[in-house]
Amino acid sequence: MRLTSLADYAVVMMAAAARHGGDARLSATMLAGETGVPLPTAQKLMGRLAGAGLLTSARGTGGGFTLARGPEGISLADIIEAVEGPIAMTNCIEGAAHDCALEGSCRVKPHLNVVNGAVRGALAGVSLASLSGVA
Amino acid sequence: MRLTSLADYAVVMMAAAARHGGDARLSATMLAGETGVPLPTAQKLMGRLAGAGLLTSARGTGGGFTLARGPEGISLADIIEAVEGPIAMTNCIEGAAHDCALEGSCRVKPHLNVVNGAVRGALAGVSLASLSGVA
DNA sequence: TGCAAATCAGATCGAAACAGTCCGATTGAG
DNA sequence: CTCAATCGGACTGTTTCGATCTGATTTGCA
Repeated sequence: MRLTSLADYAVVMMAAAARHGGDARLSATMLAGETGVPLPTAQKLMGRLAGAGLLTSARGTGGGFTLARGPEGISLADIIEAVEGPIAMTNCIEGAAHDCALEGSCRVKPHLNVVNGAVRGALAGVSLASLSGVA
Repeated sequence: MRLTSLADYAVVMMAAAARHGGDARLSATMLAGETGVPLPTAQKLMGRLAGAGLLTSARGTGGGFTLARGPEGISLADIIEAVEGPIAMTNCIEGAAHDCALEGSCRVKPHLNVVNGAVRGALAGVSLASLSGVA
């Protein structure tokens, strides 16, 4: 019931990126220096966020990253899912994986689906704009 | 953003225990057989739940476990905290641990406190009674 | 046109926590 | 008094996480 350090770092870095304005050039080196995240880890995170479609990447000397959408269109759930994978409290929720020993007589599962939706809603309701203080 | 298998098992076992009535004798062996959780793991879980005060334990031949409170007074948050430790999304929330590199200029932290409260509230609002179907 | 600096991207390695198992301590029954 | 049944804590293997290092790609400049 705790998000990993990687996801934590990602949230902080995305908030820092949002404070730089929507169309600024953002290198992993710069953001690492601002946030205190170790540079190699920051590189790995930026790459994963770009792969998830939250950032657009440009290679080369003048390259860097840019926010793919506006800060209002990126939620906490988006960032967490990009780094940690889909938000599912139990492994009997996310699609096909059904290795639970109960698997049908489980009377708890339907209730957990409701709880999972509530948690995910709480995370999806927080936008990057509100986190960074940028309108 | 996912609870561990141990916590998942604990929820299922507690729900099964609630269905047996509030004052029934519950051995780890019996609950393991009902829920499909491996017996040694079930023993470990029951011990941890008892240590957290959710169950009262009795040793010896006729011993076993009993729900410490009524099923209405036990929430999902209680069970998860008993197994996984305190519910805190980031390590900068739970009390004394302050090893974040930002530590003061972090503009994200206050917002995360709000989010953390929302998630915890969603979990604390679900009682064991509603999970097990027992009124 | 060729070189070089800067940047992203993938692969690799070590460490911590998790999940599971086993054995000892304690209690009640026969 | 002996034995069986149960809880309690300690141990080990495995998986995932976290961090680091090296290679591929692009632009700017001489």
